Amino acid sequence: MTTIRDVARRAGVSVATAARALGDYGYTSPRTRQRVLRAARALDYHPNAIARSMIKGRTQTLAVVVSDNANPFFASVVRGIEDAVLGQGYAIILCNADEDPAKEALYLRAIRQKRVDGLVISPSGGPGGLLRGLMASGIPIVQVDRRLARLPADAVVVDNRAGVRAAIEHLVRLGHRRIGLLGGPRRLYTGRERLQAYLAAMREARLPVADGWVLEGTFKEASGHALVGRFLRLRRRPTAIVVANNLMTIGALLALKEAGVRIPEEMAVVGFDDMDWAPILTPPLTAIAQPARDLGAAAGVLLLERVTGAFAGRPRTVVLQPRLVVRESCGTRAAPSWAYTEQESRGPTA
Amino acid sequence: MTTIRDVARRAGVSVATAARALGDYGYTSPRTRQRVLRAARALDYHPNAIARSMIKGRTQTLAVVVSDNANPFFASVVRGIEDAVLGQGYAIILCNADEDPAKEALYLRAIRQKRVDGLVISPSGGPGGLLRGLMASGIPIVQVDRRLARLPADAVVVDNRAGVRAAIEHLVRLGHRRIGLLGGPRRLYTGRERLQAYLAAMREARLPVADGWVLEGTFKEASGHALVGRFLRLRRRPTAIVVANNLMTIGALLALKEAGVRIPEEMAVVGFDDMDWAPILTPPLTAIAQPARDLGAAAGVLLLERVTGAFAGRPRTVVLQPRLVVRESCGTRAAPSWAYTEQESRGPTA
DNA sequence: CGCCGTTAGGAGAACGTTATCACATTCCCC
DNA sequence: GGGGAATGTGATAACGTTCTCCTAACGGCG
Repeated sequence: MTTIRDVARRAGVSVATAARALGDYGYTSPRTRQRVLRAARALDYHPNAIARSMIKGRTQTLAVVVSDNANPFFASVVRGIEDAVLGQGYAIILCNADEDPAKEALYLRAIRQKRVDGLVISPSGGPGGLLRGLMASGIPIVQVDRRLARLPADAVVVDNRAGVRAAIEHLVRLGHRRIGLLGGPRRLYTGRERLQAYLAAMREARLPVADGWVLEGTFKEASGHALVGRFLRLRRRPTAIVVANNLMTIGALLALKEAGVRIPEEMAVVGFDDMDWAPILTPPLTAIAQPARDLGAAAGVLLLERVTGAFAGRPRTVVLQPRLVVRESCGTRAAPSWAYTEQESRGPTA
Repeated sequence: MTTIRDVARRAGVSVATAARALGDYGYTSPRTRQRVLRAARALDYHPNAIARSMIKGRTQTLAVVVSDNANPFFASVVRGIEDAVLGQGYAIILCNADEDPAKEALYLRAIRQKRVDGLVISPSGGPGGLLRGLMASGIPIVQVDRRLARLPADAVVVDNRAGVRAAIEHLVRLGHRRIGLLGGPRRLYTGRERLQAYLAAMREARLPVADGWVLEGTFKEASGHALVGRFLRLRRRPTAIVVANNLMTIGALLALKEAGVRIPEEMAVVGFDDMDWAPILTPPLTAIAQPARDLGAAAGVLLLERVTGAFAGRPRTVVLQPRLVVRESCGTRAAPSWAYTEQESRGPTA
């Protein structure tokens, strides 16, 4: 590997001069500058970023920790982060923690040793001791999608409450009163948040939540697939379900299809997180669209402000609004007749 | 940031001794070892990987260049790579080149400066001069999904020919004789490969390829959406189309839905690349499943062998087999009657 | 008692860059 | 023509590790 020393030698100058010419600082006469540049080109010189990091104390590298990059939601978030930081010359180290504290810890240790300039993380839960340690060591952290209870770091999240509320209001407007939730792990921020939003929205709508209408899944496809059966076996089964994330929605829809349950006639479905393929389903899926890419981009911007020192105040929280994309999986706008054929504890006018 | 120097001081030993104790090499008495370890813990010492890289000439970091991590196929590939290398202690720098040579070049330059230990790339095309430069500088490269014509580097690809052939044979078996291709950019390896496979398979099946039956898209959803119209406006339109990647399949299906074209009665569809959501479509989508994650994992393994020096022979090529997942978007197994109502140039027995 | 092998630990060079300081020139102005 | 600023360049010290040499103490053995 050719070093600046080789370049200097070939240009007939000292290392210091070569560095000035290449680094574009200090005095250099145009003539020597040219000579150095020519030599560098001739030798195909590429400065060693490791050595530079050593000296500058900055690596121009950011780390991103998500649970799984193969989940389209996180893939988009990562993409958004990258878009935001590429222009400023930062590269991204991608870490998939799989909601596994051990794996997350492993990655955080590596991240710390690599002296990354900053970190965007969608924390899996846990006490966050390692994150606190990272912060103490001076590495700025931005949380995305999820946040830890008492971690004094910036955060970019989506307004889960508003999203779930919009979905439930939509269902209610269409005449649904028996609405179930296929939720996520309570261990995770998004799982908890969406569950509480569901409970609050149901309360607001003065709708009862019967036993078995709230299920706790794993945010994975298999769990959506497995749990739908429980809804179907219920004596008083919900006429509509809200599924708390994209993967579980796939599983749930598959299970409903296998069971021959018609959507929305026998079961209305609204998914959290809109996907490319939502419109091509039959019926097209009504979904709570999360601005995943913007989420990432915002996180990237906040992080950059910290990294460059442009901002050094107290932790900030950015809340992005989701958007209910109404398609056809909850029924037509007019309230379906069947919704009123059964006696509910409260009539429509109550 | 605490350094090994601080640890040594606190333990009352020299830097050399501290290094031996922490690095687990050379002689150290159990007692001093304990003292050093305790000091390191007390000071929350995390070795500086930058400095270590400097000395060792290895960064324990790999780079991955794909066109777009937000495309589920590449997201899975990346995931596969990560799975393969995490165990060996390597981190991954993710680069989205967007098929943009300038962006790719930008990243390759950064990668080179960062002295990454190896590179997995899904090359966008172009002359590959930069890649050759990287190789010349001693960085092992593995190509994945796509490959450059004359680049002497390992490659892991899918058997595109076999995949397309299986799809077309399947269609033929179901009675289709007018089969179109919604292809990808000829500029890209996969685009070319799948086009040629289509042509070869049609020739083998002794089926004609009429004007307008072969379209060149961009591998993006919008292009699938836009181009389907061309098929539909054709006087002699195909009864079946093969769509050359996942994103274009979504666009195509959406356009067909909007146009009210029934699948498979009016148009059979088989997509390249199976997706999670393929089974929940109506009808469920028949697709050529690519082992995306395995593709990545294999690339990771090959790269690791190069990086560690376990293998140093001539460039290898791993070809993974795709699998046709038959669902219902091409019609039932029994040849549909309508397929024979029109006169073809060649009868079924010819 | 001297020699040698073993055990333990320290000094210091190296990795490749950046950046500070010092040292020359040259030039200008009073 | 001399002092001082402006201009150009070189020497060299960092940055934090790793690792090769050295040195020293000690015990065993001839």
